[in-house]
Amino acid sequence: MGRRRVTLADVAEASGVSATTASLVLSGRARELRISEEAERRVKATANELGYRRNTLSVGLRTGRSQTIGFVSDTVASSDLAGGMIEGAVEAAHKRGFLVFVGESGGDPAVERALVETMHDRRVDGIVFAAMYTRALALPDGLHDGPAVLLNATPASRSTVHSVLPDEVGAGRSAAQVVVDAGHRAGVHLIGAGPGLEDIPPNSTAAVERLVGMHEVFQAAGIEVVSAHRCPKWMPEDGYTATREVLRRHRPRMLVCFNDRLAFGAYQALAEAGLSVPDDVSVIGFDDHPIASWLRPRLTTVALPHHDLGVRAVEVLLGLFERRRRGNRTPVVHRVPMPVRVGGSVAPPRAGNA
Amino acid sequence: MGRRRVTLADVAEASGVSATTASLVLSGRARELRISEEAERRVKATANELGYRRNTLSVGLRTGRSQTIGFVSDTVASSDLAGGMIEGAVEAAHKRGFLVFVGESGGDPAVERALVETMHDRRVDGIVFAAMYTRALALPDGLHDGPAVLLNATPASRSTVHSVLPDEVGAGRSAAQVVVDAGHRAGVHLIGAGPGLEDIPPNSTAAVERLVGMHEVFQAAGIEVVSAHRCPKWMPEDGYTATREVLRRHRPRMLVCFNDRLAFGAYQALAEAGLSVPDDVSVIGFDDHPIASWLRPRLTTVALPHHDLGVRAVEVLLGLFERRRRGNRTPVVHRVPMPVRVGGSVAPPRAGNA
DNA sequence: GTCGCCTGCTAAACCGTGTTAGCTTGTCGG
DNA sequence: CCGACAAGCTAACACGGTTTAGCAGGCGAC
Repeated sequence: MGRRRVTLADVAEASGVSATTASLVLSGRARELRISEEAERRVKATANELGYRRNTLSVGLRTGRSQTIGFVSDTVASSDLAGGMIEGAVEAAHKRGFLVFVGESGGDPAVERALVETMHDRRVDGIVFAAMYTRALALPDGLHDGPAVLLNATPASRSTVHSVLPDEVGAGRSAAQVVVDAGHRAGVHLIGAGPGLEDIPPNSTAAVERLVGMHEVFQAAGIEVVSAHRCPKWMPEDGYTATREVLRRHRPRMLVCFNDRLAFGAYQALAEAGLSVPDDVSVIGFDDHPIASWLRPRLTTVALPHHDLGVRAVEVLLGLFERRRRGNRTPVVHRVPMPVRVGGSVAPPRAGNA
Repeated sequence: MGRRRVTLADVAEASGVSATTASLVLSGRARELRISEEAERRVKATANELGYRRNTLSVGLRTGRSQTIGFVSDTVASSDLAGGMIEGAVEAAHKRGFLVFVGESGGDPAVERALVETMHDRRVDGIVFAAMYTRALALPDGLHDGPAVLLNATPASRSTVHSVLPDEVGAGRSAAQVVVDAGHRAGVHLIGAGPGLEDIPPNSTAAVERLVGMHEVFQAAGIEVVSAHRCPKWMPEDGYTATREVLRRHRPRMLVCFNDRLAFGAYQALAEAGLSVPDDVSVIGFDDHPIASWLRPRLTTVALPHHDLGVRAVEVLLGLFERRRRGNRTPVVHRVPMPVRVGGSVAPPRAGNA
């Protein structure tokens, strides 16, 4: 502890060459700039021996590239499900030799701006700007000072920033297809949103898109949704209440819940009513929240691929570094597929009492 | 976009002073080094006007301090509950002008070492080394090259590193006290660990310490635990199985579950058996996992203060920077209290059938 | 008058690397 | 014998700040 770190000059001196030569060798440009194999070998050996490590700060100062990216979110880290996005981003970055600054704004625009600025002060090569749940975001000034990618969000106003989003329409289709494939044609109810595209929680693009996908498939199969319940929040409590509401008036066969927490609430209401999943009522959810695998029976759900989203965002961002200058001015929306996780909560309707 | 950033030299020139003077003013050392108020005012004004921002890289290169800390964990970000630690750390750091590098090792020692090294390459001022669940960790070489704090972990071998841990013994006491205060004296069962201090999942210091605290209070109150079930993993499935086991042989009044997921499993088993919480059986858990507030009735639990743990770790680390040199060689263990979150799952035992 | 001290400021070195321009030496053609 | 050229290397500067040493001028004391 405390001993001065080995510097490039130390390596150069110890191997009897100039700092220039050592630099060229250690940044892999020896061949290209005609350094003898003998010298190259010697430099590498001493560097290794002395335990030399490049000072990334000084490299960054000189080259303008810091091998660092920023990850700014409203409240991803704390959320119980979206942490996977950070993990994916950090992992993908590390794989390419990048380190990630993580910042949380709590949704405060002033903090957002401060984070973006202080990251640029540290010369991050780019920034991933993420939202906990999919929605339209106002982009802070300063985000455009460097490469940036939106994760789980779209720009509120016109912008040239690329974005990475879950394929919610496809998810809606997938969920509906599970319902159709199980043979359900009647007794289908929606918990969380619908029936119209405007009956959604505020700003929830996910709700709209899932509805669009579902309608598409239901219509093709000739299925008419019996009832739909918009819930202002998508928590277990809301799913519980909405399901009780359904049970008061109907005899449902299939509940499509707009997320797994709603489905959890539905399970509770169904259990209270003495109904069995999936024998009496089938249930499907969205997100693949941890809770889905803890329910009995395991909930069938369409997964939000948080890890993949994080990975993808970083890959798009790193791709931007290389494609820079080639005036790529049109914003691209990258959709990450949402896979179905099959549990035991969906069964064919019981014969005779549909 | 694309315009060169404003540099210190620009500010100096525009305000008609030397770079030295500008530097002194902008780093707040003007008074101490006798710069006239007039000059100070002028420099500050032009800096503001030009939108000057310090290049943190170059400051770091010169001073050796980067206003940056590293957060290395096995798998905190992805875990569904411990993300709060990152959030707390990031927040506390930001409040003091620090940014946080987040790295995840997945438990791989090689990755751990690589992360610590690459963070030191970027001249982090210190590192928080965190574990998802409390346990003894082997510290990677290189961690001692700078200030470091262990979070949610203790060093496996002798070390001078400070650590920040939840007060698990106190949590055990608190849980037991809730039981005692509710009036329970009989029919108490443990789900997850015990009865002996060796009947625990591998490496789970949390289990041991919670047991110690509980025993202490139970003994003082003259309570004897009827049965205890060690579960290798603490997942809902395990809680479900263990509770069914209990119900086969006993008529429990109070289930103390070693975490909330076990308690969730217990709820499922109790519901299946037609028993009501808390009228027939009281339940208490640990962690304050999101699931606790979704259960019906809400689970009473002793919270793992993830956010506070993250905050505390960073505060201890930052404190180290100042206390440096004053040979503080003895490792300190900081305990963060675990508060009780009262739900509706604990009630006095029903008269007559104890 | 001169010595020392204080005020207000600056020139220059420095942090550790990347990069440009150019130097030496040897070979070869004419 | 001279010039052109290639191979192999290096001196010096740049990046954007901080820090050390010291300078010019005014002022009071002796």
